[in-house]
Amino acid sequence: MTTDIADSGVAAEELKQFIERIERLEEEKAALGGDIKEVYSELKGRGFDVAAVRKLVALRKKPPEERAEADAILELYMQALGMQA
Amino acid sequence: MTTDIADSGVAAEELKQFIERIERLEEEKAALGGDIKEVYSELKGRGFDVAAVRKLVALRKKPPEERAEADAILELYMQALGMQA
Amino acid sequence: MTTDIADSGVAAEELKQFIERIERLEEEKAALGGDIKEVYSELKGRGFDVAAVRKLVALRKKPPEERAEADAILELYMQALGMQA
Amino acid sequence: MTTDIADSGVAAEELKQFIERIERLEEEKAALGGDIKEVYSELKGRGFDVAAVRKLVALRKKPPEERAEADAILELYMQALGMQA
DNA sequence: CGCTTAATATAGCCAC
DNA sequence: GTGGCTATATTAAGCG
Repeated sequence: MTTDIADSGVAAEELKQFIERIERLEEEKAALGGDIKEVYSELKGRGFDVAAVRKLVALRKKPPEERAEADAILELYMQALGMQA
Repeated sequence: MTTDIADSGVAAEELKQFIERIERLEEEKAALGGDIKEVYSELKGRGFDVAAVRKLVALRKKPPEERAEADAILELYMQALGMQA
Repeated sequence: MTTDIADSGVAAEELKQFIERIERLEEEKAALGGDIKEVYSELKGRGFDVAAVRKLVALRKKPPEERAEADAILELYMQALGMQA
Repeated sequence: MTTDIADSGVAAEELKQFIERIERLEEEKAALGGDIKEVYSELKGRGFDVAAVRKLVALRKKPPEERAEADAILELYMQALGMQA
């Protein structure tokens, strides 16, 4: 493979194609990241709490049962330590 | 704002809209992440070194001049420490 | 400064000192990271839920009032979206 | 285990011990992080390029042979793409 | 399948 | 005070 690169340039072309595909995809991905950031900025401007919304979005990614169970364990541990739940 | 949520549900609707926009954008972003991963998997199957390609892609993100300057300082320091450049 | 490195080696020695200080500190820091990992491993072996303990430790870093307020906002938002709190 | 917590408080005490160990270790770890930051601040004040020194420290973490090999592959790929090495 | 390592999300920090 | 950057913590993937 590596010798192909030095020899004929065939693999070099293949590598170039791969990299261009990656770069195009990453560009689109970064653009979406920018869009998301904009939405947060906008909702912040509308008076919402950004950190809370982030947490909310994260919570919604997990099935409710899992979340409930994790919460239950956490509260149990907090009680064991005498922290207010 | 927060009282609006409790009172009328108007802000609740607005919040819902924001969150749905975010979730849709994140979905698309995750899909692109998957596509990128596939490309790496494919080029790996073709015999390329994934770590090297990742580094290469990262390098290409920075303008060549910057990279050259940063490298120059780094090499200077490396020489000062007696490391092979 | 940079010319000093090339010229006299004085700054080179200074740079070397700085780097050695950093590396020594990072070594100690990494060792503590390993110790922490061991504790988690140990408590896992004793039947505790690692994720929950991590969350608990993180929670304890923040003052209780802050935590309560953040929770209040989050629950408010969840109610606005009709999610079970 | 979890029933022990509710029942007798024995596991609660054990959990408390674990958490205190973790918190003590994290405190020391954070202190070292602060020390490292100070060193960077100091070398910056002495005219060194912080980003370059960070990169240098990172480089030194990897064995020279590995670094050389990785560089070789990277340069091969860069040549294949017609980038200046 | 656990475990180590890399990718991502988050939070703190600094400079502007 | 805000936006970018660094560092950390969490999460997912790949590997043995």
